[in-house]
Amino acid sequence: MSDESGLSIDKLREYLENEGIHTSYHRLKILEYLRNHRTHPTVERIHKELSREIPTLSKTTVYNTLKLFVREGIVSELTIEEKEVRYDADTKPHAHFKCIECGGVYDIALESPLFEHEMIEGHKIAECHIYLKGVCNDCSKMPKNKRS
Amino acid sequence: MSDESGLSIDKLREYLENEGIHTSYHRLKILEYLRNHRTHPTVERIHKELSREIPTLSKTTVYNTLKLFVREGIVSELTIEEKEVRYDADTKPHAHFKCIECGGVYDIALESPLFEHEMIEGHKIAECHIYLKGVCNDCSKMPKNKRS
DNA sequence: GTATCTGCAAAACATTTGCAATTCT
DNA sequence: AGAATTGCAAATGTTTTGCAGATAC
Repeated sequence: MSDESGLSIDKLREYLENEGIHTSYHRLKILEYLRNHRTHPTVERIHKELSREIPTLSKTTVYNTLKLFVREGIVSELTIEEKEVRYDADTKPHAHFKCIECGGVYDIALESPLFEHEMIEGHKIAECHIYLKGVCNDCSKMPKNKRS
Repeated sequence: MSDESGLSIDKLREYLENEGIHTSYHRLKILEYLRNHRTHPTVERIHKELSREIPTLSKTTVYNTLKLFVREGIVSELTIEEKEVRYDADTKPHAHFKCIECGGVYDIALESPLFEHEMIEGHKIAECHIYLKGVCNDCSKMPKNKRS
């Protein structure tokens, strides 16, 4: 849940430029946030958190930037949620688990032949999303008081 | 894509009553539509199609009814789409494929150990959704003209 | 100085809610 | 009558869009 585990801003800038994406302070901070907070945050959360550091950041910019990142393939969208889209800076194939108690979304490391398939029943596969739902480890233990 | 392949209205009524769900003409028609059109329709589509036969049907009732069916476990929600929720009367485990050309959503019969798992990394699994995206058989063949 | 990036305000949708009217038994 | 169902209209919440102002190279 803490900070400072990802690449430096300079490394991120280099990375974006290699991907052919113009850099800007806002874009770098949004990418940095995604890299450092692997909780699959919503636009709302990203905006709220970054606003404390960048008070002028608008939600529109968060939307624009995430859309750009998705288009460029460096971020992926999760639709495990019915209402809001969540974002994930990890584009390597893995599954996601959503806890129906606390609402958290966790990565699940998973070796599945599904991720390898290129063709199923005559359809060309480009993406594979695996969404699991249930009660997470933490919520199973404590009788659903704390947390949220 | 055609009609008349499902159960009769009387069978559906019996089915709903067995599930402990009060029946009504609207509810029966909505369930019938879902059973006969396995295209994972949105609320919009269900409402539009049924309105031709039942001009007084309101979208609110479609929402209410689908929500009821989901709560009672006889219909499941697909969030493969970013924008709209889709509904599926088939609650047996299977995967879904969405064509990024024509937008159609197809069932994929799939034997996956994922559907059997009850526990992964300490989390209790209640539901498993597998969403694939790519270009469907039909769209691969014809150079993306017709269809929609 | 021209491209791009940003952000406000308004618009566009999907979905939910409150409540009154209707229907069913 | 009494309980459940229905549907309108308004509210909500997320995402998109148009456009003007700011910023960067």
